[in-house]
Amino acid sequence: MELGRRERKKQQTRQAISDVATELFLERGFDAVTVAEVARAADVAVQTVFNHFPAKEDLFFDEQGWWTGPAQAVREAPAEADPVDVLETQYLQGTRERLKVGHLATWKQFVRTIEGSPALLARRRLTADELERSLTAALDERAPNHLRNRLTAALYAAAQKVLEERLMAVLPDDASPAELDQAQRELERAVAEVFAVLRSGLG
Amino acid sequence: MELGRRERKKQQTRQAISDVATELFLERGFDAVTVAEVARAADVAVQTVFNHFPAKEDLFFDEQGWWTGPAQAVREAPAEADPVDVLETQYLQGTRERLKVGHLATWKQFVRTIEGSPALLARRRLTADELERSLTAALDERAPNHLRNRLTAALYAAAQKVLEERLMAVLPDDASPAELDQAQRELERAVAEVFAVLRSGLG
DNA sequence: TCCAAAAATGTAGTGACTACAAGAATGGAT
DNA sequence: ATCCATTCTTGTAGTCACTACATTTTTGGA
Repeated sequence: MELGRRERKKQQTRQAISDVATELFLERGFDAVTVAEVARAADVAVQTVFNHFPAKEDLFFDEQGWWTGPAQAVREAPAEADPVDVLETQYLQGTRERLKVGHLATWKQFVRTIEGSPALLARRRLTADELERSLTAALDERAPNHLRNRLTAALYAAAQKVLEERLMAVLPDDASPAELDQAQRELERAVAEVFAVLRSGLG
Repeated sequence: MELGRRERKKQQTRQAISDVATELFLERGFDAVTVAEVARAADVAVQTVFNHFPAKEDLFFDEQGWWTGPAQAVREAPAEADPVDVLETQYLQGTRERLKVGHLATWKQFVRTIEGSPALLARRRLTADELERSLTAALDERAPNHLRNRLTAALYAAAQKVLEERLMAVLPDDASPAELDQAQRELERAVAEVFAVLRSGLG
């Protein structure tokens, strides 16, 4: 899958737009920055922005990934594994990733930007919905009880939402290593508690 | 709280706009009808529409109510009652209301219109979020365990979502009395099953 | 060096929504 | 009945995201 210069340049333009957009959004808030400003800052035409990104929100949510994780994890797990276990493991991994020192401040800034914008909040909800649908589909592949699977997916999404909130509430903006360690333990306790509820309900 | 003629006329205008808008939306789909068309059909200026309704979606979601029910039910319940019981009862009542013969067809048409419009779906998600927040607050008033309460509210919202989907899937468009009775039994079974999961998890 | 594909641009328009100023209806006081 | 202040309604102008489409520029290959 070698990319020619043409395709490379295209990706380069796309990346440049995405980068400058993200910077502006984090700095001044999503709603306070217009697409025209992004285009100007990236030195391209407004149309070019829309050639690469179907909507303004896509400029912000560019590094996709988290919404495919759960379904993928379920599909890759051995057939005899309990789905809730699989999902908990997968969630814990993601959480630990986010708590890596370098990523933490950036990540909090991202979330705060989302929470400051109705449009980004709406998009996040939409994505969560898609996650639910794909997770339901994955669960349906391994056991045919649709209502149960749909419920499992919905409860997982709910758990994730609650835990993300908790993560934001518990983490100080500038975490010293000691504080971060403390927060991490608190977090993992909350994860265990929430997933215990799911397991006990669905088990 | 007697209303003068002025206020009465205002409400009348508002109602006229809402009615004609709803009719157009149900007939042709939310996204296919412009606010300008609604204004023209109601014989008012576009500005007048926005004087009464902050956004286009508010023209559709006018009869508010369902998102305040759960929090209110929790607040009105005796202190020793189990929240999950209270919520299940409240949910069942709402479901039975919707299954009343006269309302059923109308209601399905409403939901189909929502499902046909990204904007209305987004608004429904937003409202569900608000329901979660208000339910969490109500639960916090009776017991101080915030994480647990937040989780309860989120799981309730998830349950509601799943059951609403089920309701749409199970109900035929033109239900004969016999079919409707059958569907109702199936529905109540699903409600019991889903809330059993919540109870077992949260108990 | 020339050509065809594709990327980038510019123009014009739609539709929701806001700000604001001006016009019309109304309730109450004289 | 008349006048005034309130407020409901209207019209104008503008912003912003987004689309359609025609045109220009860039690029890879013959």
